[in-house]
Amino acid sequence: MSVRPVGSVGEETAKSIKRVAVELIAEQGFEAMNLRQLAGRVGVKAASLYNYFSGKQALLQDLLRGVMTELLEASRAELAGITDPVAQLSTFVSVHIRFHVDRRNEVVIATTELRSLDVEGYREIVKLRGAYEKQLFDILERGQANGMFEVPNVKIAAYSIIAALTGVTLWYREGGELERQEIIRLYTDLVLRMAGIADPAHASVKVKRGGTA
Amino acid sequence: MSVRPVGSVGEETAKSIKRVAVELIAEQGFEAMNLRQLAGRVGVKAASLYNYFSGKQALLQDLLRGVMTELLEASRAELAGITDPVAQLSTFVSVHIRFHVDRRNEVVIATTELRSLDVEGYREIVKLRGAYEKQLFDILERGQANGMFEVPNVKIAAYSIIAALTGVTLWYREGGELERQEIIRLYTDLVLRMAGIADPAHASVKVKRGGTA
Amino acid sequence: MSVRPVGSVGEETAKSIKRVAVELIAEQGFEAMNLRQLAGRVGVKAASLYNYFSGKQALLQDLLRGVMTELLEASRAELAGITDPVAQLSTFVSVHIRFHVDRRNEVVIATTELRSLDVEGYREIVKLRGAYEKQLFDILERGQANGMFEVPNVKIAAYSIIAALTGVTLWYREGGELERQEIIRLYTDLVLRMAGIADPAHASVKVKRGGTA
Amino acid sequence: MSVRPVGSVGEETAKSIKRVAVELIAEQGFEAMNLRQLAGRVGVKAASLYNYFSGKQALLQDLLRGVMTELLEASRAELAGITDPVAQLSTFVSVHIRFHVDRRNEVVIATTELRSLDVEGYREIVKLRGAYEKQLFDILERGQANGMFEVPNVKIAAYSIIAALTGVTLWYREGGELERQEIIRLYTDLVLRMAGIADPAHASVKVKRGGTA
DNA sequence: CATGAATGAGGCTTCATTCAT
DNA sequence: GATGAATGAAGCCTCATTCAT
Repeated sequence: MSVRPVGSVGEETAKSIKRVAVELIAEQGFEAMNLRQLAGRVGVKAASLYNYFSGKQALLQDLLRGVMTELLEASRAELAGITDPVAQLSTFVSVHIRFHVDRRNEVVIATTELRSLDVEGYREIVKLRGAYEKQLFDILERGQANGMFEVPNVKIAAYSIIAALTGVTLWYREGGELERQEIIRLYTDLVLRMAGIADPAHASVKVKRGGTA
Repeated sequence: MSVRPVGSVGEETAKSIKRVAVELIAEQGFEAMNLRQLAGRVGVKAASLYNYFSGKQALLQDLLRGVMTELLEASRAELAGITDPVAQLSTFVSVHIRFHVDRRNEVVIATTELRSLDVEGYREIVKLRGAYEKQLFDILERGQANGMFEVPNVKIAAYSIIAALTGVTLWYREGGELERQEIIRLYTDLVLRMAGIADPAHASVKVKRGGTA
Repeated sequence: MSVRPVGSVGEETAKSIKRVAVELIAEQGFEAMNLRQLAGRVGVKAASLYNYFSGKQALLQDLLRGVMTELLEASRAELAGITDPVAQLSTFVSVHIRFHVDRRNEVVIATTELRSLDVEGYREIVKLRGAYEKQLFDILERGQANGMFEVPNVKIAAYSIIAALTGVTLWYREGGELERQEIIRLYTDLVLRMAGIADPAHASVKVKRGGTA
Repeated sequence: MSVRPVGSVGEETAKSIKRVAVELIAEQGFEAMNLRQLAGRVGVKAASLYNYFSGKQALLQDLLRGVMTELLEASRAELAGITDPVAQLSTFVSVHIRFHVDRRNEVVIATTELRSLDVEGYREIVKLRGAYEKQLFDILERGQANGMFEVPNVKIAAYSIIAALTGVTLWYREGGELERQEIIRLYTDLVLRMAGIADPAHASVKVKRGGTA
């Protein structure tokens, strides 16, 4: 009966809080961010924040759960149905880079601020991250098993690949020299080398190496 | 061994403070560490810390300057006199891994806690880091220039290599399965691939690529 | 019983609020009770409470005025027409115990939470309490004057009697070993002793002093 | 070596804090008291309080533990060696009144503010109170057993006696009409009646029952 | 050198209350 | 009548830092 506007004020404020919080945490770190600041940038007083979360800790956990869940889902969605390890690996690179470029801040705090979570929260997020990373482990293992990759040590390779890819957050700035497609191509190239593609020619068939990803 | 009475007590305490501070910062982050805790673990009261540093900020800056300076010097010392790009790259990997394994905590806080420095301190440490990283840039560029490497984008390659190598801090624990030498070999293998060694045979001389994991 | 549609919803809510408020205040104290909690147990949102009272303070004052007024009226009603001091005292005991057993929570907060009232409210409630207590003072004085009681110090006796009787709230729980009638009998016995009934035989007619516990 | 004054500043402050806290809590209640106020009256800033207790809760618990322990010890000390139930009861009254007159505020908050303790603290204090009260229970039971008292229901009698005696805190003010000795005499008289002394003559030896008020 | 004591600054959080819908 | 949203006021507590001893 009441004529509350669709996407009511609360919704807007809630989104605004999350957006601003991510910015601030990425800039200064979770501990250094304070709620007055957050409230100020949202255009609200600090007390009002508590209409949207139950505490500073909970806010962080909400944010991290959000990003990690979406990252996990995005990667699963894109990998679904692909069977060729090389194609899988390329796809993984593509998703990872796109996500880390598009949502840099969120993804950065998801690794940087893990330590600010309480034990319970930590476990939850690490579990999600583990599930995400496991996909790469599995890809590498399968590729290694059927001889398409040459990966002396899967663990090291997987960690290194993820670290290398995530490194994109360190230098990428919107409107920089390289376009996203080009960036993906370059990282894919790098990662395929790391996987030790036995027959580069073979890989190029699948990923049109050097072409569009 | 020797019985140096002069200044020894203070010296011990000073070292102890640095050591414990590194531990605590690595565990909890700089902002989360508090001086009472630090003092407590050192076996001293908080007020006494000020006999050893001028403030929390200064302590952090001292620590970071220390690590970064030593890292830079160690790498310069080892690279001195080497001219072959492949050998240089291998050496870089070797130094980097050794340093990051031996002094994990220090090196971790040097990247994690940069944001807690004041502007001046930030500039100083970033400059040192820049000098360290430039060595890798130069190696890659030289190798690319004389055709020994194939690196489509030096910046991306350099960042990726450093990120991949630094990843060792994420999983390495003393007494783990792999010995340091083996770890270095695996990472070297990975990095040479990333550099797109044109002639694997050449590289294999150095790293026995593809050995058992 | 009857189906009164008019205003019934609001009436129900109003009563519910008072009932729940008494519970919560008795459990935790007035300062510790908060309106969200109260609203929650009533099944309403905090803002809605203000349709039923003008503020937290006013609620407390309403509650206390209510109990004290009823206690005063109940005692006056029962004492009306009785002239014998011993009978008056027995009646006072009986009313006091019944009221304190039946409405324990209300009566408890009426003494505990006096200090949370503002000056004006405090005066009002203390005045009611004074009127209630004066009845006992008068009974004791009259009994002492005509030689039926032996009360060296009326003030002390009165305070002690009220304190002793009110103590029933400390241990009485519905469904305990003792029935209400038995409890009243025991307390009456005690109080008559405190009043130093000169002729126990007289009293024993009324209260069967010394019966089995 | 250091020449810190005996009964150093800290000692003074600590005592001052406890004294003032008891006053404030007695006046306004624990929840209503705030630490700024406390600090202000002590002549110190609020932050300094934390050099003396670990939190508001802990302060309360310290205070209550203090009073209850001392009350228990005082009563045990005075009762030690007395075997006659009448003498025991008189002694109990005497100790209780003296303690409740001399340390009114402390003893008042020990019953009023129990509810502000956390579960653990509550248990501790209630235990102490139980031990104190048990002494009276035992006295009454012994007196009843050997026929010196006539107490139909020990629990009710004990609760009533303690309530009546504690009532002294409601009206006693230093420098009032009655002297402490006289007050004790009156309350002793009252309590002996409550215990139904079978042989008043016996009791009168001790307390001159029925003397002038 | 060490430390007991104090403190200014500031952070998180709670809560009664208001008001437009 | 009910409630989502906001807020001013205030409370507890932490912490780096200072200083006299």
